[in-house]
Amino acid sequence: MTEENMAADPARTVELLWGAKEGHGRTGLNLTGIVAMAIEVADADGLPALSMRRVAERLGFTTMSLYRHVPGKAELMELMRDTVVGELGVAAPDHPESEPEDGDWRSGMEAWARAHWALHQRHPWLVHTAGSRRLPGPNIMADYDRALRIAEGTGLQASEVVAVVQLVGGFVKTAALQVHEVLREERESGVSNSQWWRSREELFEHMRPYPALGRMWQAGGFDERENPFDFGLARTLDGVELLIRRRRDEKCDVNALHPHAGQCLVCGSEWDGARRGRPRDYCSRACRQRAYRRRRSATSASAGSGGSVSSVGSAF
Amino acid sequence: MTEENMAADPARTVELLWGAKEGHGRTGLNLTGIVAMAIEVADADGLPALSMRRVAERLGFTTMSLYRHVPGKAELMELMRDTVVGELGVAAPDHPESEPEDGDWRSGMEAWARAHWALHQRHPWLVHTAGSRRLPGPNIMADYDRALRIAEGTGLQASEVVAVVQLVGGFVKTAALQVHEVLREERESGVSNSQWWRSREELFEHMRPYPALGRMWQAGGFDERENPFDFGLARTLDGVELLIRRRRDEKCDVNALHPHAGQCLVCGSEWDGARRGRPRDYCSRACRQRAYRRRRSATSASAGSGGSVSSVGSAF
DNA sequence: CCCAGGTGGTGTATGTCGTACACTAGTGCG
DNA sequence: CGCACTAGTGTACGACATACACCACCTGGG
Repeated sequence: MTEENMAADPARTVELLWGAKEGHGRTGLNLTGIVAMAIEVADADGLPALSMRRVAERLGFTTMSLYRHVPGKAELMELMRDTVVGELGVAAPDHPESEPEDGDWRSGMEAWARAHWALHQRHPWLVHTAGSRRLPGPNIMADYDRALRIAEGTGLQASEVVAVVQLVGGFVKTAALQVHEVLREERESGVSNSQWWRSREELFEHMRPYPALGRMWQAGGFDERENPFDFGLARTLDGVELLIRRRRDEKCDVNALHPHAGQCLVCGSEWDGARRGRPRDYCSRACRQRAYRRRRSATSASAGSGGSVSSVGSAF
Repeated sequence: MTEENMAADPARTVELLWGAKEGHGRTGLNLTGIVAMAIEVADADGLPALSMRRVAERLGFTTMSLYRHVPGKAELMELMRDTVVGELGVAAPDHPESEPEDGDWRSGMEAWARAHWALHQRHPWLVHTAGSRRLPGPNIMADYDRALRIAEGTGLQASEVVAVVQLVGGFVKTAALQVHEVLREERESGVSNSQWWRSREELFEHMRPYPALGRMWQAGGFDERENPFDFGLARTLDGVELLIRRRRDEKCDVNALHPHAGQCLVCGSEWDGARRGRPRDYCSRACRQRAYRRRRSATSASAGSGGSVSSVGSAF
């Protein structure tokens, strides 16, 4: 009840994730074999069907034998995560000084998102392994670093780079979730999704008084859908692009467009020029808005502002 | 194994959701009381702690007594979903002819997203009730219809309106998921998140060879984070706005800005004007880009296009 | 040779869970 | 009175993770 899916001993988990994968050729059980079989089971029958019993049976051992090699199910799943992310083939960078990605950030980010999308196709259970304290293994770390390197190309601030990666990673996860719920239920019930919804006449009885729903229905909005992944990814990246452009305009504001002398109360940058009109406190409209938000969140320090979180490597 | 969390009898579920909530004043058990207590338990102790046993105990009845009123746990959770969405207070529209939302779509969409965000704060378990075949009850239906009415204000095509609602709803869900994982683990372990990560020195040993990670770390990208919800919502809505603008420019392009005579290979629209420069195949830059994407995706027709889904009312 | 100690696999037991099934007590109606 | 129906109960089953005691084997040291 207290530590639902949490690994009890993080140090041990780190050791398992980063330790030398001892493939010492024995015939009996070993860690990599257990992880591989667990992935196989989860791929085939879904995460809820993944149990220590099943994995052990498939391997021809008893349930408890697994516990000689892995401390528990939580740790096993961490290992599964890191292993499949390894399929992306992102090796650790050669040396710590390697430069940010070349090429434009957008195509890089799109490629990163699509690679993860494909990974989620192969391993649908990935979407159900969320958690802020998932310990990143070497593969997850390398992949996350790659994402950061790509996002650095936007030229945004560090906190924004992190937020961009989190946003895009989160989007991929959501899209995968939505698609896989459909596929899972089709597989489990044996009935196609459209078929299932068509036979819900008793529901459509109640749908009369909803105007927009009816309009969308008649206009075919539910028949020929946008591909939710392509559509959402395009919008998300567009949103990031707009932020970048706006930042450029902002600097432009400071230097040329709003030439009042002074110092911005938010970002501290200075500017000068002809003094006309009312003296201003902020270098740009964006900074004024930022100050407003800051004031606002300071007074109503509401629940779930999500501040002071410092997890690393959990973009997805 | 076959029907993990699926209601066995959809018709019965619809009846429960849409049926007259008989509050006939009896002293014993009734549906609304069970649902209310289940919500209370889930709010307090999380979804994994929600069991038929616990709900029954809290109500002072035996486990099996619940099954006289609700067919099973899956149906109970559908009822919980619809009940809490009812807190948003979106009544069913008065008559089927009611107009699309007035006001601009953006502030409406933002308000809708923030209302759902607040709802997810109150009921964190909502994020774990996904599924393409969740049967919408009256409250969910009313709320979804409202979202569609707002999104109609964008002037986009019907399929795009649906996709926008799905995108924004999915974003809220992801953001809530990310935040609540942090809060849950803090609550369960009694250790704050930043504290927990700080004591993972054995992990930071391995973090040396990742360049971008180090740069972000030094630049403070992990210390003072963007608020992931505000940041993501702004980017997502920006992305939608850009789509709208692009649609406008498209029409504009055809009629005035690019007056070369010809017919667009993508949208088929015609234009004419002074013939100067190289003859062009597309009416606008947007259409040229669209053609490029189409060519690109046609060659690498990857798995999981996710088409032909026709679920209704599952924006989140 | 014996024997201590480590390693790897096993068997049993505990406490969860959802829910099938058979049961009882109360109620209304002919 | 008998009958059917309803609401609540109790027991039981098979799933689950895993704690704990146990045993078979190997290795090295005396």
